[in-house]
Formats: sequence, C-alpha cells, structure tokens
Amino acid sequence: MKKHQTTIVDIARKLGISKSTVSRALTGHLSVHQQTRERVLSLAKEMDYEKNMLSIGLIKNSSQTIGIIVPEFTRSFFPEVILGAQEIANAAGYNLIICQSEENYEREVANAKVMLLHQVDGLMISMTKETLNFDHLKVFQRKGIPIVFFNRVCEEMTVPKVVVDDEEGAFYAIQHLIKKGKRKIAFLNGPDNLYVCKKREAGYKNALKKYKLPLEEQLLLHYNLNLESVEKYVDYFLALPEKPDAIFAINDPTAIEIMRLLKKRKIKIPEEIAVVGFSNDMASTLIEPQLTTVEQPVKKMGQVAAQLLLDQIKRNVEDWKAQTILLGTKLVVRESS
Amino acid sequence: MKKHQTTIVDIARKLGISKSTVSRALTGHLSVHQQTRERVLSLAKEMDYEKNMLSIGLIKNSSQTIGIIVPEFTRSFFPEVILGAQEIANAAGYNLIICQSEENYEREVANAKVMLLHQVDGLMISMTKETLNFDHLKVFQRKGIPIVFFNRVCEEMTVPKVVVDDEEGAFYAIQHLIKKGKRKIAFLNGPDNLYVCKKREAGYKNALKKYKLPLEEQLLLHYNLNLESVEKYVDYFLALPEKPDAIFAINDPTAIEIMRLLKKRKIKIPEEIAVVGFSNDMASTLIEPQLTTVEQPVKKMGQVAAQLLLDQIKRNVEDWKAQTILLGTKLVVRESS
DNA sequence: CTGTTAGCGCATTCAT
DNA sequence: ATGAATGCGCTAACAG
Repeated sequence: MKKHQTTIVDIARKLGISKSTVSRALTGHLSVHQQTRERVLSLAKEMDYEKNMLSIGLIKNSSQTIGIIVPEFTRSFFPEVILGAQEIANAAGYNLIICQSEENYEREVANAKVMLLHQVDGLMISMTKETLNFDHLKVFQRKGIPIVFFNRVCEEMTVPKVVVDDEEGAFYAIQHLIKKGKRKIAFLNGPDNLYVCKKREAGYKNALKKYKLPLEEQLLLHYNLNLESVEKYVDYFLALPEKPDAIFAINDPTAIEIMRLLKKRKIKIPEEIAVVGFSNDMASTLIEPQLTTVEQPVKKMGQVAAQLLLDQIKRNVEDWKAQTILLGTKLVVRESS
Repeated sequence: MKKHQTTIVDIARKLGISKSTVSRALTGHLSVHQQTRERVLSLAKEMDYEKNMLSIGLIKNSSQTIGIIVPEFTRSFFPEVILGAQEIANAAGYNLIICQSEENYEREVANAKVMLLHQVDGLMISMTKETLNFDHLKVFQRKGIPIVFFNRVCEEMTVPKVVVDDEEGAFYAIQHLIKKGKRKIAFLNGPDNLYVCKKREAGYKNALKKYKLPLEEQLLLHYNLNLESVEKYVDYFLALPEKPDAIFAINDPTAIEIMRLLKKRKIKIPEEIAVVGFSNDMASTLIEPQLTTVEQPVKKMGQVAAQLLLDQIKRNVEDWKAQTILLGTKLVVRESS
C-alpha cells in the first residue's frame, strides 16, 4: 500500500496559504509574490512533492502519453522503431505506454483496450499477422484519438501510415540477383494478408517482368513467418526438377534460417544458391557468409510515425490528414549474393 | 484535440438514472436490478464507453501501472526481461510504462521523474553503467513506492534485487576453459562499478585460485562496454609477450566483437585462442564458430522481479522485505572453446 | 435496489 | 497577489 503522497494541500497548510497559490507557484504563474513562490518551491522539494499527472490528465482530458502496440520486441526491429518514437515523443513532453500483442489478435484487442483505459492521446500500431478485423482500432477514430500505423498497416482504414517502400526494395534486391546472373529466383514470402508482403511480391514480379524472366508459380511461396516451418519450404525448393539459383526471403530471420539449412545441406552460398534478406538486422553481419539484405530506415520510421501522431493530436478530428509515408530502402550487398 | 469521451454521466442522463447506478452496473455490483444493468451495459457498448483509469487512479491512489527503466533495448536481453515482467504484471491487472535511460544518468533521473508523475505503483530498474548517485531512486522509498532492481543493481539500497549468479556462471566458464587445457585466460571485463562485473570477476578469480593458476594483472582488463573500444584491448592482449590462450568476455556482444577481430587477424578459434561470452544472446549461434557462453534465465528474471514488486506493492512499507534472488546460470558449450 | 453527497489532486475562474 | 469555489470522471459511504 502506497503511502499518502504530498499534495498541494499539504504544502498550503504548512505554509498557511491557499492551495490555489501553491498551484500557481508550482506551475510558474507570474502573479505570485516572489517570496511566496520561493517558499513554496523549497518546501515542495523538501517534501518530495511531485505533481500528480492523473489529476492533471483528468482536468486536461489528456494523459500526455502515447500508446504503442507492436507484435513483439525480441528482435531488433521494433525496439528500434520505439527508440525513434520515444525520441520524438519525449521531446514533446509525451511518454510511451508500450504493449506487445505477441502476434496474437486477442492480445492486440486487449492491448487496445488498455490504451483506452489509460486515456492515451494517440496510438501507434503495427498489427499482428493475424489481424483481419479492425473494430478495436476503429473505436479510436470514433473517439477522436488519432492512430498512426507503421510497418504492418491496415489498408481499409484511412489514417496516416508509415512504411518503407517495400516494392522498390524488393525490386532492387531481385534486380541485383538478376545482374549477378541468377535466373531462377525463388521468393519465400510471408502471409499475403500483410501489406508488406503484397508490396514485396509486387516488387519481385516487377523485376522479373522488366528483365523478361518468367514468373514461376512454384518459386513463389507464402509461409506463416514461423521459422520452424522454413525447412519444409527449402526442401520443396531443393526438390524441384530445376532448383532455384537464388532465394529472396521476406525478412532477415527467414534468410538466416534458409542459409543455415542450405549450409547444412552443403550447398554453396552464393555460388549454387544466393540468398537475399530484407531489413538488415544486426545478425546479418554475424553469419557467414554475411547476408545481402535490404536496409530499412527503422529508427526513422519510429520518428516519422510519432511526429505524424503528434500532428494529429493537436488537430481537430475534421482536420486529420491520412497520408502514407514511404521511406526509402537501401540494398546492402554482402557475401551471400 | 480529443473529443469529449463518453462518461457515466452521459449514460445516466440518457437512461434517466443516477450516475451511481451506472457506476455500480459497470463495476458489476450485485445490488443492481438485472434490467437496469442490461440497459446500462448495452448503452455503454453502443456509446463506446470506456472507463477512465485516470479518475479511478485518483480515487484509489494507484495507477495500476508498473514502471520499468532499462538502459536500452536494442539488444535482446532487456526486451526479454520485459516480456517476462509483462506476463506477470498483466496477469495481475497491471500495465507497464517502459523507459530507456540509454546508458545516460541524466535520462535515468528524468525517467524516474516521469514514473513519479504518472503515479506508478512500483518500479523495476536496471541502472545505467554510469549511475553512482541514487537520490532519484531513494525518493521512491520515501514515498512508499516499492523498487525492485534487476541485473544492474544498487548495492547501497536495501530493496529486493534479482540477479543471475554471475560469480558461479563466471566460475564455471573459466573452469571449463581450464579443463580444455587453457592456462593463460584473459578476462575483458566491464566497468568495475557495476555489480555484475564485480561478481563475474570474483568468479574468474575463484576459478584461477582453485586450479592454482596465477592471477595476472595484464590479463584482467576493464572497459566501458563501448564495442568500438574492444579492438584496442584485443590488440593489447595480442601484443603481450605471452599471448592469452583464451579470452572470457563480460558479455556476448563483446565476445562476438572479439571473435570478429581475432578472425580478422587470422587467429584460430578455439585452437589458438578460445572465446567464451556471457548471456547466450540470439547472435551467439549465428556466428562461426558458434559461441560458448553462459546462459542466463532472462525471461525468468523479469518474471521474478515483477512478482517481487507486486508482493511489495500489496504490503505496507514496514513489511517490505529486501531479499536478493540469485538465478542459476548454465554454461552452453559450443565451438568457440 | 437506487439516489445523494463527498472527495481523490489539481487548474482555473471569479472574486477580493 | 491571494483566496474561495468549481469541476474533471469516478467510487463509496450514507440515506433512503
């Protein structure tokens, strides 16, 4: 049980003045006698006084917090996004409540509820891979609480979104492989309800088309992002009458797993099969051969999303703008291709 | 600007009843007419009503949130601790406010203030490597808000702490190297104001002593955990008249950096120099050779710390118990030793 | 079973 | 320059 916390009333009583004056002194109001102000400030410090944001939030109808919901943060991607968001939010006097949905729709719904309970002033979210119903997010719009999507965005909601230019990133990755002489380029994609997956698939197809390579169905596979199931897809590729000479993976963990499996099967990378990932995780320089991958401006994504959110927070609902920001990618060529 | 949010008064007015009844219906109080309850619940849903935790917190003198301050979470360690903490906290109806101090004392102080402002019911913290003054944390004790330290703990504060048994972990790591025939075992340690570093150093010394190996000053170095400076320590080791035949690193990132540098210098691992890390980061299986390291029960650390905190929250200040929990480690032998 | 009243900590408006 | 009064949204004690 928490103790009684020092309040402005406690300070007022000790000083024999009214709580209004204490409040004014504490908030830096001009019309307070210099001496009074000093007495208040010094006593406040002595009594370990801290403002109570709950009560201020109640008055201001604002908690000065921003909610962030991410699928996970055991990999480096989301933590870095959060880092960027925190930078911007803190500078504007906002704090973050972070929740992990753990790729679970029910948890995401629960998280959204938590955000509402805590009166967040805005929400940043990257959805789970299984989220198909968006009622839990539409509530925010109805309530006039702005939402910004990042990375995993919702197509059917017209709110600001921040994504990397996945299509372009994938295009350059495939183009790079083609220029390296690869002709049978497989793509182990993620689930096709995810926007990023659709976009990267579009980039993949565009590149094949531009270089007049056939789009072969058996080379374009979708999987559920569960690393344990990568093996069966790799084996499928290897069992094809004409093996692929390159594999493009939907993300770095997938690419790294593919490389591990190929190495286990004594297949030379990149000579026999080249591998390219997406996202430039820290791990991509640690493995051998080092992974060629598409770098995303991850921290910037957090910064941009947070800034968009802060902009919306200041505006009236009617003035909300639903832009989608595309952040550029960069192909980092290493040894795996 | 956020819209007006539906309140119990809005519901009460529409239904022509008092707000107390609405409140009772919403909190599941028994003494509410079945029909009234249903009308309230259905209208609440229709109007997107959500409770306002700010006002409840104000009444209950509790925000139902727990604060967590960590130095960073770009590496997998802290995120996983948080994962464990969140599991326990959520189950008990608490939410998390997470702040990163970014290894910066000033930020840590600012973070602590944020926690106070937001009326957290308890604080979990792993300090920055430069924190030497603890006034910003002692305030919590004075205010009756419990603190639990984990990983990077404060020796001079008598509060619950959760750490892995660093001494034992280091001991087994060194013992393992000795049994592999290594005799000149270097230790690249972190700053010696950190408790973990002291403990691992103790384990290192104990092992040498037990196996009657001399403690050589030039083989025991302290560095500031900034990976960029690892190179100069490695070069120092390599320039010794008698090179070490093994290097024990304070953590996995350090070990991995050491391996990178050794490989660059064409030194065979583990034949010429073995390397052992500490923490079993995800990356340790990705590099070649795979890293031998001391595994810590990271998620469990978060769970235990959160549970200790919840226990304290329930208690009166006088009944707080300051135990230090030691979590066991496990040596994971791989190819680097 | 329900309504009335008070109060959580604070900012703010209206007095003085 | 200061005090008194009001209200943010809600729960709870008290009164019917």
